[in-house]
Amino acid sequence: MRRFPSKLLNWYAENKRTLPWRGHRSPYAVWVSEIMLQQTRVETVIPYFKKWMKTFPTVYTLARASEQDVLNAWEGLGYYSRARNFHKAAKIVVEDHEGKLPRDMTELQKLPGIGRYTAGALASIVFGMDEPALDGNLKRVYARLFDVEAPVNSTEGERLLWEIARENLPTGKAADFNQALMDLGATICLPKNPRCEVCPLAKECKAKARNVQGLRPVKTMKRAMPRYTYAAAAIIKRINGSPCALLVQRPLKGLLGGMWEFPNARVAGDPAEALAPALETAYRLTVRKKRGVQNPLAIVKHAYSHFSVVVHAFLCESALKKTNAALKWIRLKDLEKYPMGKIDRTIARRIINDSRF
DNA sequence: CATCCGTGGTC
DNA sequence: TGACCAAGGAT
Repeated sequence: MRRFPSKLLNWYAENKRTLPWRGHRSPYAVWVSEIMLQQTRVETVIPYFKKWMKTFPTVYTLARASEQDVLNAWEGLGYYSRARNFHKAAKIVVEDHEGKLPRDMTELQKLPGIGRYTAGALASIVFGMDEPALDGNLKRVYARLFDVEAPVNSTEGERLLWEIARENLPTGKAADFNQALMDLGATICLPKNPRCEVCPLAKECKAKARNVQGLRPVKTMKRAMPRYTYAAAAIIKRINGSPCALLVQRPLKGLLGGMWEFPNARVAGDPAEALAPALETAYRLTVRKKRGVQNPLAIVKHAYSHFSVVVHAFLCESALKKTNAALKWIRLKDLEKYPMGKIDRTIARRIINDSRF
């Protein structure tokens, strides 16, 4: 078992993935990648990363950008608080650290959006410091390699795995070592159907020895996510001759915080039945939302069920105002400037291509 | 410490 | 198709 780090590093030298942020001279590029990669697949991140580096090539360009531009660049990636926190952190780095990431684990973790994992990843990859970076891949690999029976998402499992990660870190090689474990986890030590037959560490793997790879890592059960149906409306009126849609900005915190959307409301059962009159010019979508999430715009549901949305747009507007929602009439050709989640962006594109408007 | 936060892919 | 998963962090 002592020799697994060198075996892993040899494997990595031959099999590492070529990724846009690897070998990048700028620490900022690695920072961008680490934030984008939080809970997000590499294939999803790559196009966003490339575009981001053109839009915000340096920490200074990011720091002086508007929040709207930052969210626009992030649109579609999800977990939008990452973009807000990154923006805040860039401002702090520029103002308090002369535009450079601090070479210090504690200072790194003071920056919004940088936790224990990301601090370790930046410290090792950017500065070559001897720091572990325990992400989902490493948790899975180590849980198998050392046959960890404690649930990886339990306090005990977390403590144990961080300890393992630190103990096995080869001095002076943390950058390659951490990334090697990530690549191994992403290409061979897969969550399902791990490819043990081609794994360079198969001989050292305790779970493999006992044939329990499929049972590691152990995880505690999570609650299932319920499905709710929402109805969204395209409320269109002409202002100075150009068609405009009514948009609402969501509260800065919570689901899709700060993003713009079409007025919508949760509906019970079949929305076509509840909103038949309004849906003539509205679009229906099914979305997944967590239990207990309340939509502040439920009041529009009432308005929609009684009036045609186009003819009585003013009524919806006054109903929305009572909720203190930030709403705005936006020219259809300007819709793309307003950051939206995936579903509302889909609606926006459909409206723009709708010959009726 | 449990829950929340998006989206797209997989089996 | 529902459940699970993916380079976590904030609260």
